[in-house]
Amino acid sequence: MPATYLYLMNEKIRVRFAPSPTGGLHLGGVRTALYNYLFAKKHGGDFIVRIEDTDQTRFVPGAEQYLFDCLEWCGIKPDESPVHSGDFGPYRQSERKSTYRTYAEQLIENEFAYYAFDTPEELEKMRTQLKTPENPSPQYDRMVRMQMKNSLTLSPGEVKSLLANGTPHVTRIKMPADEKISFTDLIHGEVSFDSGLVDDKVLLKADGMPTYHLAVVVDDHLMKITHAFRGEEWLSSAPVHVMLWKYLFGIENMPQWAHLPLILGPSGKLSKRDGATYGFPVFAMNWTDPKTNELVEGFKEKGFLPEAFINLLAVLGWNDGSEQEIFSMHELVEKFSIERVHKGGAKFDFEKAKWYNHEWIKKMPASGISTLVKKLFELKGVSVKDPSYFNTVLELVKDRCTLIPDFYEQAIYFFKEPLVYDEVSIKPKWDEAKKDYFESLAAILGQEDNFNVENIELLFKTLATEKNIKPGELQMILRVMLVGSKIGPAAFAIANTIGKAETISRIEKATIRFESF
RNA sequence: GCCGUGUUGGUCAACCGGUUAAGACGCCUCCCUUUCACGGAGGAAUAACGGGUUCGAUUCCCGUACAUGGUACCA
Repeated sequence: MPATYLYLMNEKIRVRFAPSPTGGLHLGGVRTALYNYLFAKKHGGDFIVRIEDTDQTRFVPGAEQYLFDCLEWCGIKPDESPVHSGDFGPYRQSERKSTYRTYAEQLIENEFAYYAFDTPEELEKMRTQLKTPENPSPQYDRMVRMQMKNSLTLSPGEVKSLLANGTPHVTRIKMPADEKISFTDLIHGEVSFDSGLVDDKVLLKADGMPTYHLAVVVDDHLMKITHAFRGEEWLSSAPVHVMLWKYLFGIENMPQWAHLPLILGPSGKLSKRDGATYGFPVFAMNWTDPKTNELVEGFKEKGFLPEAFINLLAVLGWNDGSEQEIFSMHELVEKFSIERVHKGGAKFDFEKAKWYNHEWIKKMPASGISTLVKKLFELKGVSVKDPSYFNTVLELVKDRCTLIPDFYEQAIYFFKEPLVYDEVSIKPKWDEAKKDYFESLAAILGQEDNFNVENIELLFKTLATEKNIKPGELQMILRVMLVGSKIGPAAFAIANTIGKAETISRIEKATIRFESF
């Protein structure tokens, strides 16, 4: 595919992420934001967040703030937005209401649009009357517009008086009868439509607010957007936008479009509310619906690292052509290219998502995750006092944690002595000889002034040889004594980490307990 | 129904006319470890179907099927 955007390189790249604040931010939305951001940063351009809140009936309190929280967590920083000042504001469409009307009027003057006075009931009537098995959803298009109540069918005088009386009305685009509308999509290549098959979309609603169609075009123009990336669900309405550009600002000034493939769930499309049923999150962060109070879990709260989250999202539908899978945000900015984005939708695989998180946890230095894990521990009532001890522990158990909450099970024994022991593993191995061994071991360790991994191991094995017991059998028992179960890093490393006194105490307590098994 | 878009293993995917069709996740086997992991070595598993074009198609074109989006005064 031709790199058609290259000729625009002398102009500053400006992209926008234009969400509508109606609820949680799901995977696809974050990825759209991410691709916009990566593209902008790669080309030294600006990343703008514009709030598309033109539907007042769908206003959800808190949704906008939530959106910015998600972007921040992901490390996607807007250059301009309602909360990041810029020269092209306001960045909320509801606050730009008056500007859209001007353009709608201009379209009407040039006969590219018309007023329509049909009431919702009349529209409904038209749809039911024209509905047939072959045409289950009739459109308000060139075939029917001449039978409706609008400025095309009404006399100028009637229109004037309806308008003067304040009759509720909308403005509709007048799609041409027979025109091939095509454009080059950065991902799909040339895409074309027959104008006669596109309906007369509403541009300005009765409440004076623009619809998405008018608003994107006007705002993209006013905000000097050079590249417009959005989900593929918008592809079908692209011809409307193309026509609007042609009528209003000139087709040659239209941004380069890229329609991103959809992210699918296990059984088809990924819908917002199915988070619970899939068994994995669909939102970036926890979202509580203010009306129902229903909480939908997010990736953040599930225990994902933002680095992993954006990594896995970036490569869901894109790759750099190499075999690299782990990318930092910095690398993504460097390597991202919109042409390498897939055309086809991708099914989201939670197993693979977890793998990315696991990789990132392993890769991350303890200091990079300590804050998160500390929070987890404190939530569970375990206070973390010594940061350096904590980091040592994290380094020791990192490899076995896939999600942040895993750290609790994997590291709790470094902070609390075990309360329950793996009885099934101990019972068959425990006898008088072992009891004697561990009693001696506790005594010997108590006399060791140089308590370190090597010495513990040496004393442990020397004593085993003296007592003529295979060290292997003893190691498992020691582990259970220290941990409670058969998990964790090398037993000697655990002993060394928790320290001499604690190690001896745990051996002594366990010896007593094991006697009762 | 109509319109748009898409279709390489179970999933993510490389390839962009000539390959034994990479790699990753997951799964299985083995090694390491008398724990759980990490790690290492193997294995099973793929071009939706039918026509063209071509010396040669997974790659290009056309159908069909399937999937997905749209068909709102929602975005």
